[in-house]
Amino acid sequence: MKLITKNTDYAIRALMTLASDRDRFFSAKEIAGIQDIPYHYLRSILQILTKNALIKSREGVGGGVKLIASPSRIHVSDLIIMFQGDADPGECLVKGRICSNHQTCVLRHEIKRIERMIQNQFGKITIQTLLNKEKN
Amino acid sequence: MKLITKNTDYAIRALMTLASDRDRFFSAKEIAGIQDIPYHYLRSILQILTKNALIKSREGVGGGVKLIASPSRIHVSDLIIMFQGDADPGECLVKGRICSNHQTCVLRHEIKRIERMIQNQFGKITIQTLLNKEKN
DNA sequence: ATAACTGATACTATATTGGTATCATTAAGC
DNA sequence: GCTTAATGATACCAATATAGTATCAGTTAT
Ligand code: FES
Ligand code: FES
Repeated sequence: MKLITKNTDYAIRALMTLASDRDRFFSAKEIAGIQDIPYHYLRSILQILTKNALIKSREGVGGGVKLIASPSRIHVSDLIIMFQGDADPGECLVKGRICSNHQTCVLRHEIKRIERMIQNQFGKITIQTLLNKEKN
Repeated sequence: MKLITKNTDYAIRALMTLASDRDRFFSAKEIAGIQDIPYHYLRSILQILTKNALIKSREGVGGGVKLIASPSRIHVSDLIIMFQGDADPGECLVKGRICSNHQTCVLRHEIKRIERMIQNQFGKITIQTLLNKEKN
């Protein structure tokens, strides 16, 4: 049961690095080195974080990315949605098309309930709380 | 966030069909028809359920499979483990190998906690409870 | 001018999941 | 006994999702 994919994981770790010094720019190369993340892959992830305004970038020499959102306002649940998409829309299909009892299906109901519970749990975890726990 | 894969889903539904008449044998063909599951795929699923002693099979004309476990003792969590494997052992890797802070990693800790919570939730759902809810 | 960066985008590789096919074996019923 | 309807075992293929790579254009500090 893969709750978090690599890109989400990498995003979290990159953000934690950025949160360690909120005022300066880190280059993708630097973050990749610190966190041991494949450079090109990380770059694509940072671009998504930039588009979502969690970080801002500066091009050219001495450039890189810098945190702009508050670490306590970046919830892991947001990152999951950002990188893994909101809980699959179709879900519980029969041979590609939606099955007849789609609306009433009890199993589906239970799954949806548990999914909400999971999102709720991940919503309580922020970059800040992760950093706090790390220090102990 | 795919909590349940198709094979688990199909297994659940096949078991619900079998639970509707515990005394007789249903052929794979019959179940496939009722639940609209691809025949050959269902067959491979039924073989796994047989090996795990949730159902028993009879070969030859008039054969098929029949429920032997009690519907109230078949937990969805068991089926998830059976078809999707116990929560990935490696998890949270860095470039294939296990990262240095694997033991202490706080994110990993949180994920493990949530995974346990999910298994606990699915542990409360049985074939019987699904059947009960269906009747309402 | 050069070097160190990001933006945009396309591409490839790998893994997982979902599904198909085949042949051997078993058992019922005529 | 022969036929037919079933499962056992197993190998294979297809589709999808995830992970990772590569390239080139544009930007900026020195
Ligand atoms: S069987 Fe289709 S929604 Fe559950
Ligand atoms: S970063 Fe490797 S276990 Fe979390």
